[in-house]
Amino acid sequence: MPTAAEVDILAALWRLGPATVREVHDALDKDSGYNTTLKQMQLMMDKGLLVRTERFGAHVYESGVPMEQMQKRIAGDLMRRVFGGSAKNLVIGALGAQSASKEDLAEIRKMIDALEKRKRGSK
Amino acid sequence: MPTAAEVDILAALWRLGPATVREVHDALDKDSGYNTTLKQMQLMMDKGLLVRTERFGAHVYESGVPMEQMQKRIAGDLMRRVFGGSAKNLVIGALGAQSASKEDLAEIRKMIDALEKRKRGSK
DNA sequence: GTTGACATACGATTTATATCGTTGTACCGT
DNA sequence: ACGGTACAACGATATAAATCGTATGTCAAC
Repeated sequence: MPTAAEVDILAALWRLGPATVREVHDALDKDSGYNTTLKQMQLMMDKGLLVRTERFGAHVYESGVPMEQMQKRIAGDLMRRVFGGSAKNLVIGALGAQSASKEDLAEIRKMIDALEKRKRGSK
Repeated sequence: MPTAAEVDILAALWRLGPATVREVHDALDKDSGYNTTLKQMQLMMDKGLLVRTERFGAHVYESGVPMEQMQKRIAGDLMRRVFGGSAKNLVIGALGAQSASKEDLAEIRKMIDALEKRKRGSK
């Protein structure tokens, strides 16, 4: 499981798309230095969390893991460990922490409809 | 923000209610020793994460922070850092990681209904 | 060709966490 | 009283993460 700092870098790359260390470092609003970000990204490459390509002599990184898959892994881990394995509790926590937009609520509802329909069909 | 090991201990105490170190340690299925759990819980007490009372000469610990509040904090932090601040994405991740029970889905839907109604009313 | 700006690479240090060994102490049964 | 068991407390170590300093390389401008 990636550390907090690693997740922050991954999230930045998901937002930015392929980016240089400098771009990632600027996107992060941490008070640590450029070298720290560089080193972290190099280590993450060794772990396979990032992939690197050359472009005009500069290094361009991007996430080595699909965003959806990683998000699912993180959410699942959290749900299991903190919320007693209950999706309901996690959703309560998420919606309680910050109220979602009307559009988000509608989308969540749509997803639940789909899941319920699938459940009924399979039963 | 508590570490992963600390969250595991908090979650155990939320499940068990007030409990001794031994009970917590047994509830956790880690391969580390009793002393490790003890030490962690002592440190957590110093941080205010746990509170301790005496009972028959033994120490009884319980969570020093309300479960709902901590869960909300953790979910909110995750939502902001990993899911671009979007509750929708977090819910997608949670429901995608492990399909919820029919009852959970119904409860989540009910919660969304309430939130939407509140939103419409305040608009 | 020397300087300056910017990037990578590497090593070392700092800091935090997790882990365990040892010791002290109370309780219980014999 | 004695030995055993269980727990608490403390110190030390081990492991991992984050941070930085310094060296090296490249390229362009002067």
